[in-house]
Amino acid sequence: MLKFGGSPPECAGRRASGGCADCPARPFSICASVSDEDLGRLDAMAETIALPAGRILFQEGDPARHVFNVVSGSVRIYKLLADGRRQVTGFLFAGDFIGLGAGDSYGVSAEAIEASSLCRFRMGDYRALMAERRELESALLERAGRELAAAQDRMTVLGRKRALERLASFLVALPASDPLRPGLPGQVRLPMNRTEIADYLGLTVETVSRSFTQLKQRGLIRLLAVDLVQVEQPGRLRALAEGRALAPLP
Amino acid sequence: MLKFGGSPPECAGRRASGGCADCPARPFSICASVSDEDLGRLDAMAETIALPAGRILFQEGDPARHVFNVVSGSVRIYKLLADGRRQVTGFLFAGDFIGLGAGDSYGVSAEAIEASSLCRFRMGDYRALMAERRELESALLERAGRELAAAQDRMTVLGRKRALERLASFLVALPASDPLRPGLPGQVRLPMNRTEIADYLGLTVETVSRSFTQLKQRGLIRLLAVDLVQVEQPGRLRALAEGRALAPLP
DNA sequence: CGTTCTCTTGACCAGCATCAAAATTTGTGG
DNA sequence: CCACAAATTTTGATGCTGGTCAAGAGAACG
Repeated sequence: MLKFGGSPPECAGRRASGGCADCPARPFSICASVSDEDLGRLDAMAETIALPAGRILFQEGDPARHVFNVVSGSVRIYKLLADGRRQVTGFLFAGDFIGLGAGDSYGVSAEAIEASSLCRFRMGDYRALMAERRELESALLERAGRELAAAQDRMTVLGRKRALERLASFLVALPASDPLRPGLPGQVRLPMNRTEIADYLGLTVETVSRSFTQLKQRGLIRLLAVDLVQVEQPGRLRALAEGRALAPLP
Repeated sequence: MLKFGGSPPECAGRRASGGCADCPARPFSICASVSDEDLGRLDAMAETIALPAGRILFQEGDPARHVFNVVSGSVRIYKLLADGRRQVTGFLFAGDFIGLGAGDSYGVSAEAIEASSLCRFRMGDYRALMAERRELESALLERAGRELAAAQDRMTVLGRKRALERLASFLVALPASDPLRPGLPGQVRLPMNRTEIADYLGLTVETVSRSFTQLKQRGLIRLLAVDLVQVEQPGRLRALAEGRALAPLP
């Protein structure tokens, strides 16, 4: 499952480049709320870390010592049951914040999907900064609100939609979450593999694969590569995602 | 489904009793963060409304003109698919805040389960108050974090647990969410009916009913009434909820 | 006390999981 | 660049969990 065990050393430290001022993810992150002149404050605390694909960032139950911002790449967060069943609760991309729900310990595990870089803050610094810069707290609250709304959509997908509708929902929603790499219009990049999609949608790999095949047969999508989808009929795909369609093949 | 259509007039207006100072839900709500001397500020904006069972508070897509605090009773929030499939995304009790994820319009519908009273703030007042009393914003952010963590648990329930485990999870988690009415230890009060539980757990009424029967047959619970559960074996119930058990009947 | 709603139980069925294997892609070393 | 090995994806056959349809048992209400 892990592409690279747990071995390669973590490449962490101060940024070589200009820091927060020219962070590509800033416009999409909570840091966008910090004015240019206050950016030094952030820079002083931020620490950039680079993760290879498959690297575990932290695990459910670990003491929550840091919060993170995704700068580039993609991260998945998930929960495990005792017997290994896994629920991926989110895919995170550039600009996303990690650590919102955490109290003393993390409530989920986090792992890099592909080579990624993140910005890390010590929990104490983070709290102090929040107490000082209230625009940050507002930005975080707004983000939390959006995530809560998204979580309710996810519950509806997991609780009430059929396999085909789940995959359609996923393909419709995914592009909006990866602001740095929108790709060509109508194309959806899939950095995660089928197993991860399955664990995100509450299905098995086989069912996800069969659902991809069905979407192709219905002419709604085309697979340009195993990790690149061309959406052929956005309207019909969206209808499927919203539960407004489910007729047999013509 | 609706116990009382939409007819009886909404009983809204200033509180007859003392206001925020002696609000029974305050210790459990974000208002707990407001100091006693600042309470007048809250009082000036708050409007108490009483809802009969089944009354719809707002519907998904309605312009978000208010936020609410539940004072007593219970409320469900839910989303509907085009063909009527319903996902109940939360049951709310005294102290719970409604309106966190809302932007311009509500992302879910909200409806009273039983006769309930709520505290209502105009969206503008709410924003103004938040800008002024930052401890409120912090309290809200903390609450949002807890809700986000709960949402991830819900996703795991909906995506990866079997019917019996879902019901066990529900019975284990429910008491903690209703602070004003903890009931006797080991007892769980169920203000909502089987259909609502089903729509909360992503199941059908029949499956929920069969799962109750199974929990009884296994000796994990006893039904004192249709809406009152006696937990007989908390440990085994919790094990089931966490996916650490699923053996056939002895 | 009958009417109506809710809950429970039973019989049957379908969607998705499971088990198994083939096809395709990715990675590695010559 | 090619050949081989390993991993991922797809496809197929079969079975089980939970959904659907139907009817009976309890509660709630007038």
